[in-house]
Amino acid sequence: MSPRARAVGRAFFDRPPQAVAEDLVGCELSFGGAGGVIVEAEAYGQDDPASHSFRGETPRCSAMFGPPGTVYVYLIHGLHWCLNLVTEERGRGAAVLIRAIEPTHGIHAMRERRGVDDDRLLCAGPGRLTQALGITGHINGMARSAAGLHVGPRSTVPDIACVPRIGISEARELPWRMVARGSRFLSRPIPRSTPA
DNA sequence: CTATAGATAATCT
DNA sequence: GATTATCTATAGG
Repeated sequence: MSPRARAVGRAFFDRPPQAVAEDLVGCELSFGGAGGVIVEAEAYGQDDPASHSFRGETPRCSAMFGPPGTVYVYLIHGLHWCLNLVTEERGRGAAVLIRAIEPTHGIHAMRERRGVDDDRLLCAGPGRLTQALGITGHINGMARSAAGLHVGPRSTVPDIACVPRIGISEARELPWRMVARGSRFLSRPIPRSTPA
């Protein structure tokens, strides 16, 4: 089996979301023949006021309570889909939000779906990423394999920074946004107050 | 470069 | 009825 065909398995996801988010940076993500390298991911925990699972299981976030590796996709602000991967079985309700990837293949299809030419804006943000890959709520609650979502291992270990999360109003101070330092494909730059 | 407003609809209280 | 894990365009430094 070639390294490229290998997939990140269930044990990888059966860990706390912070560890999974950090280790996902640098991994390959693909769906429907398009994809790239994850450069930005955020952790959402069980006892985390910013997490959809914080107030328990509801119809929307029920996928967060599935087994590690389950796909959780939800609609935000009525128009953007956000892609998450469930982690830590014992945590029940923990997940990682995929916020940005560096496009590497299927770029033409992604440009068409996004209606944008600039590769830097193709997948730089959770809503942009799902639009580029053609991901919607139709894969919510599915296992990765059933969803056709492939997560592959790193080829190199990136330099990672842990900084505060984006777009939330609770628990802003927690540094659970993991980004590849120096990447030009982030949804937003690394705050300058972050030490090397 | 940063900051802000408006769009837009499901979800939860 | 309030809130929201966003995006785009636009205005200003």
